[in-house]
Amino acid sequence: MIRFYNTLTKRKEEFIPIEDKIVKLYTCGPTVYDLAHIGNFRAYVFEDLLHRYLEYRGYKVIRVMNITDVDDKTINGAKSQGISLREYTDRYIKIFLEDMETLRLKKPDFLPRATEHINEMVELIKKLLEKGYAYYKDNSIYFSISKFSSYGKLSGIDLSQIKVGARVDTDEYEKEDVRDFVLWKSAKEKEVWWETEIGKGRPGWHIECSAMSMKYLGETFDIHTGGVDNIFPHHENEIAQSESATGKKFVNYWLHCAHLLVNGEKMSKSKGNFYTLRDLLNKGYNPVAIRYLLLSTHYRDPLNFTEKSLKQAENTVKNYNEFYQGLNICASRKYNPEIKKEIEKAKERFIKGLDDDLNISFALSSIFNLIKIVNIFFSKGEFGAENVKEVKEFIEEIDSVLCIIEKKEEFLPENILNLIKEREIARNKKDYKRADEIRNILKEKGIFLEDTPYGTRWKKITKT
RNA sequence: GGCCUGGUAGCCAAGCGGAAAGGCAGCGGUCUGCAAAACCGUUAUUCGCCGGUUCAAAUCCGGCCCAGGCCUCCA
Repeated sequence: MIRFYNTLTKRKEEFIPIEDKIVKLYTCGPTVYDLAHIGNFRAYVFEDLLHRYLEYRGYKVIRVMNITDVDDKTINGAKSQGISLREYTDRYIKIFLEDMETLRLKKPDFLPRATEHINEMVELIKKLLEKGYAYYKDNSIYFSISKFSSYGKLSGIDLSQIKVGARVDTDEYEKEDVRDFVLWKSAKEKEVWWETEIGKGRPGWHIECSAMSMKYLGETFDIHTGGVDNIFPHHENEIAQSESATGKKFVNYWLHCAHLLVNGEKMSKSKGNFYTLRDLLNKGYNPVAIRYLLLSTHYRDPLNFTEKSLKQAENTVKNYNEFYQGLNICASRKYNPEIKKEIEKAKERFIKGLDDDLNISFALSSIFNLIKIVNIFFSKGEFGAENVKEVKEFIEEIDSVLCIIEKKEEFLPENILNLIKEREIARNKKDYKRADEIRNILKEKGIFLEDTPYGTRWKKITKT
């Protein structure tokens, strides 16, 4: 039984999808005005874990990730560079997709761009106007939150507590109630706008997610995710406009991931303490270690990112891969049935952990325990050829979720194998000079040899 | 000011009422031609602080301190 902490109900709940074995998942994506930083990627890695784990548990996942390609930041960015909005956002979308691949993030089934769904948004706004939830003011259209009685149910915000006027209202548009939010912004000079049935203008921020999620997933769907900072106002507003338009519940489970801190502080440009993925790659860090680091802390806990912890993650990933790469030697002719039992136990705990609101730490500990047990059996000479295979298969199976192993060619070419044999003979003759020579030759080729009491084991290592 | 998280070894991090998981790093040892790996032992008598409830609390309750988030840009 999978359980998730649902922001809507503020407790862990059993996950039951609307349709058996199918999960409709909407994950808030990037605003493509700049490079995403690792704080953003923390959210995307969390969403990737969710996506992959649901598939591992046998669900067919239909996932949407929106791309916000029209808002103040993208418009200003394009303007300042003197290029079209499309040209500007295309560039950052391309980079984003490359970064996703670098972090081994599974591609969502749909990556809809806001600018390609203006019609859907217009239809939705029309419906809100017809039903009286929205109103015009100076050619812009606003959502009237006083018409939606359960406004605040997601964030738990108490509207009477909002300090009206405490902040400088930077919105240049007039609205009836300062707490209302804009659905459609009237066209301004030198800005992008669309000629539509509801007027000349461009969409507000929240409407795209409602329009696109409902287009691809239906009026009610299973899971919606994002960072905690999206709870209010973004997701609160999505609920208000979607449920007002359809009269149906919008989303069953809301999952939000906590923020990433850098050296214990919030990331900010003024402090200069934020990293993009590319910053870290340029410093020589292994992208898989970045993935592992972002993955290995529970998504609802704040994650304090430091280069020290990234180095630790690199070591963990390296050790883990060396264990996996070394699975090519057996210590016994006999099959050891205990290993199969240990694998089953590890698998059970892996699932138990992740079923419980994606408790990754618990799940990972089961894997590391298994590794230790396998090593013990190996050193006791109780690890047969079939055992090698079953351990390897298990590590590969769970890697559909974790994605941290380096899959390399399983076999070595004939000439390499012959060299290893030659070295064995040399060692038996105590010709250590030749033996070390061969080990060095192979090391140059990225093949690392380890002598064990049961023969020589090889590992394909990534040169650093 | 209101609301919400988190504070567990050198670092990261589970556990959330009944003998302190796991990872990284360090130290000592075993094995080894040398490497490397692995294994064993060791590193928190104690879980931010102070009270309370209980036979029993890191876990529940109250107060306090610290860090972070949200309160219409934000993953």
